[in-house]
Amino acid sequence: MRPTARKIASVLTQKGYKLTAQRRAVIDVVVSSSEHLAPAALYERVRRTHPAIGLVTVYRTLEMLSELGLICRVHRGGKSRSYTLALLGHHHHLVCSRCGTVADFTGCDLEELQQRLSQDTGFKIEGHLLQFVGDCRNCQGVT
Amino acid sequence: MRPTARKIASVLTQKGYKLTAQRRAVIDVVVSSSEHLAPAALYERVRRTHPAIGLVTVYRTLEMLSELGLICRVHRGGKSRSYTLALLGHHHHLVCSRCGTVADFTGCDLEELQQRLSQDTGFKIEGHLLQFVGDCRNCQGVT
DNA sequence: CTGGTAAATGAAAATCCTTTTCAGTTAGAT
DNA sequence: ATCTAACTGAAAAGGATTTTCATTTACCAG
Ligand SMILES: [Zn+2]
Ligand SMILES: [Zn+2]
Ligand SMILES: [Zn+2]
Ligand SMILES: [Zn+2]
Repeated sequence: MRPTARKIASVLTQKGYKLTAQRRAVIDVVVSSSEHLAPAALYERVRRTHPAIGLVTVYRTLEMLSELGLICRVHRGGKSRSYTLALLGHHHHLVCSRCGTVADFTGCDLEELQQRLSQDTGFKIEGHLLQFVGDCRNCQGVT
Repeated sequence: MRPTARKIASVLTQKGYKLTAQRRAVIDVVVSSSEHLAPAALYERVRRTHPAIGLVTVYRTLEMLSELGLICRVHRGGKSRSYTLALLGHHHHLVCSRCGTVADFTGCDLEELQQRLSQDTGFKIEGHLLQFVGDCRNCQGVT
């Protein structure tokens, strides 16, 4: 089930972060939107209700939420990052290379491979990055 | 076995690319180094033997070699990209989050998952991005 | 309720990495 | 040797993110 803004706010205070109006505003937007949003896009939305907020603060808040595991990040090569609520627990993304639409999926099932690599290389593996790239239904057939 | 500079050069001419001194220089550096190099680092090395080369040309050459599948790219979050000789065919990377060391591995075995996702989402999947992140043997235990 | 204080903010500047532009150069075909 | 499209490099533009620093604010203690 979707975390509420309230729930997220309480995590912040528990961790010793201050609960500012700006952070609330960012959290509200994240919670109420289903898309993955780039910092700039999120900034635009937040400004509707909180016109004085700075883009820097949006960056900082996203960074913080991401470190707390409350939002997750989509990696897009050189292009800008984007974030969405981490509602699924551990999951990954399928990204449309044309329009940028993101679909989530769970069940990456990489533990076995991770084991093998750990043994073969001596790396202490801490995480993985998995993403599929392709054309979404809408973008197929479009030149 | 490692592709030679000569072999790579011949691929270029076969594909209709001109074989310039600059491209030769970039290829030589790529072939003779085992690390994954960022464009800027590669530029520095190339300059030792070819001081007049421009960073832009390094970027362009790397892009070209990458598209031909002759070198492969490591993805590093927001940070700069980096490349190394593509000796393994289809493979992925294990990246040390501290020093940046990269180990290659093959056998990602994602076809089944890819099938499933394709059916579930309607995406026409064209590729995947897989990378493990951790601490390499050397960096473990270092604060 | 007051402070007091460390944390947080925002504007601007600074960094970085990468791409674009464009005028001049050159590889390689004829 | 000539020709031309491909290639090059300097500089500028672009874009995203980070740093800096003076100002403001949340929240704990009193
Ligand atoms: Zn699409
Ligand atoms: Zn996973
Ligand atoms: Zn590789
Ligand atoms: Zn390391």
